[in-house]
Amino acid sequence: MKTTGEIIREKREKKGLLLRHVSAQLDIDTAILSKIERGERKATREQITKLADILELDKESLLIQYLSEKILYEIQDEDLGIQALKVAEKTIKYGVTKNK
Amino acid sequence: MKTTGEIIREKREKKGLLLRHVSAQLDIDTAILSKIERGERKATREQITKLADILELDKESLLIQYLSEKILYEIQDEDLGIQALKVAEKTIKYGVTKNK
DNA sequence: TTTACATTTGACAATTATTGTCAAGTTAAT
DNA sequence: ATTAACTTGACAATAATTGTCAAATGTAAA
Repeated sequence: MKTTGEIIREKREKKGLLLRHVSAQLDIDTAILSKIERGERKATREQITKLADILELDKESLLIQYLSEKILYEIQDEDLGIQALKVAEKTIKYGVTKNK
Repeated sequence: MKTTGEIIREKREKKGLLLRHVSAQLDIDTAILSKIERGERKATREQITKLADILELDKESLLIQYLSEKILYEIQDEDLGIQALKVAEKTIKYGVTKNK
């Protein structure tokens, strides 16, 4: 499966846009967008939705990919990561969030 | 399923330990431990393993619960959270982490 | 080949989030 | 009423994230 960065870079290039075009719209330096595309930095959630707009990418799929990477980042090099994921899934399916 | 905080509080009380006893061993103020137990603050990973030692709790289960709460925190009030979880799970099962 | 432009890199600054202290406020049992 | 345990909230310290900038590197056309 393609990473968020790969999805963004591929679509940007397909549209013939330069880093400076897109980063200007995001109001950040080209350096950051470069890093985001190469997976060296994470985007913010806001940047992801803006990118979906700018590049005409499906917002939901992009967000799902982005969020899944955030999750994986949390459990990187945790032996118990998979088990934690399963518990999280059960919890969310069961009763959503616990309210006082 | 019990939250990390509930597990900790219940076991601490079962052992007859006061907040100040345990928080001293963790080298933090009682206020923080109080908040951790009530779910108002997240513990650090290190605090979790220390708490497992101090309270003689199973380290793995406590960590799994703790990590799953961190994951759920990341996707709280995200409509696409469940889907992101599933993608994360597939990814982790597939090839672990991507190496250049 | 050098000029021109796009991208990358890395040091560092700004900003934001997390983790902590402290002191005053509750609660509950005498 | 006193005392001890716990809670609360304002704020300080620390750490992580997000950003800028300038120099370095790649790339291709003239």
